[in-house]
Amino acid sequence: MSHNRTAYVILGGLSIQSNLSGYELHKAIEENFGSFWGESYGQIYPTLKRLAAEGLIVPSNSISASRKRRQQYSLTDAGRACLREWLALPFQNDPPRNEFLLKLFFGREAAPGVALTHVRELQERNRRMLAGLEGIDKMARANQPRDPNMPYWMLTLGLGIALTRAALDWGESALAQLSSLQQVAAHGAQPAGEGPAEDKG
Amino acid sequence: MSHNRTAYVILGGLSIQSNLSGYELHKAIEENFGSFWGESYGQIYPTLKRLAAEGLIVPSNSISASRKRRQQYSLTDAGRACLREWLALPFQNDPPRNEFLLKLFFGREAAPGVALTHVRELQERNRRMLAGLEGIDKMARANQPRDPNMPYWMLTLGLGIALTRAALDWGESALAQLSSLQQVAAHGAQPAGEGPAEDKG
DNA sequence: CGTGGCATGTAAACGGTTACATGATTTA
DNA sequence: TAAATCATGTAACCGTTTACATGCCACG
Repeated sequence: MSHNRTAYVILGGLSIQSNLSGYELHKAIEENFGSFWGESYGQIYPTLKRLAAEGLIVPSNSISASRKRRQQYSLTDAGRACLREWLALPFQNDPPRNEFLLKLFFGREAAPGVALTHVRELQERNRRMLAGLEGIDKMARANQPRDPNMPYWMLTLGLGIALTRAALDWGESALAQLSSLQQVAAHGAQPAGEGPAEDKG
Repeated sequence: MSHNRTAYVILGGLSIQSNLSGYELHKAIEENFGSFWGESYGQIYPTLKRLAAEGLIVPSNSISASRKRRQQYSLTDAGRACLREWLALPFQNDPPRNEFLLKLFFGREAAPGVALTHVRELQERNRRMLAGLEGIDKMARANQPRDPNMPYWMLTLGLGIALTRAALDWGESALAQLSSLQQVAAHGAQPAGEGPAEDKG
């Protein structure tokens, strides 16, 4: 009777909109909070079955979808209660894993241009990310101006945008620093990529 | 012959300092990049064995530690080459999972104070995080002023600090918005925690 | 009628954490 | 010599991704 977080994402999704199938949930998750959460079909479908068996959701096909061979679900009262209980619990810090930062940290071990390449790539991804988030922001303001969920959705969007902007700013200065570092290395100084690194042990 | 990222963290750690044991690696990872990476003993020890079997690292006890019943390792040339190869590969975006944002997104479903509580908690964690990062920054500048790794370490630290500051700024404004939202809810408007939410499907 | 994409589902593998077991070393 | 903590290791479990299998539906 304990649930993983996939279960709560599903309950949460169904709390916003009824009559969603696994496929639709997957799409909704990607669209609405793809920037801070992800779920795979391999998680979603079994979890739907389980939640239904536990009575937290019920199969409930809308008329429009009944012909389309897909099983939709809706939240039960028990499901809603379960979701609220979880929402009130302290959130857990997800284990930190940032491969970009890891590679940057070991940057001196690589050839001089490697770190620079990674930062450029990060900038590109973040520019795309920012454009996407700002697009969602615009859409949301236009289409659901007075949805009671809006304040919360805007706050999550706001954090995403703020963090992405901060990362982009950092990236600019990082590019400058790495460039000048490469300049120095190209002159007399020993490039990092050659020979064993010194040992501080 | 394929490696998970634990292997590369270990190779990277040993590239900076030789003669490290599993225990010391664990501590070093936590101290040096705990803010963006984590490893458990359950990963570290088996991986050490495997890397040694593959010849990427070698058992190499320093004299100072030989009495302390602990197995230390050092990087081989093959290990260093393997690390460099990986460093040059494009970094992968780690799957986004932020439970705080998830709970905030579903905030309307919870009682009015819940989101506020979560944001306050986030602020506290981020203040601690910032203090820790700034402490490391200070220490590093003082102790290893001309280590050739320094530029890279400072960059990673810089991103961490920039992101944490941005999150703290966002938090302040979020607290204000949520407070006024709660004020409104406390008056005539129907609090979110009552009755089923409307269905847009 | 056939093909491409929509939709659902499952099995296996993987990466990782947790809990546990154990012994050695230090310190009081 | 007792307690704390240092240090290594393993087995079980968990959550998740991946690859695969399958059938339906719409459209040409």
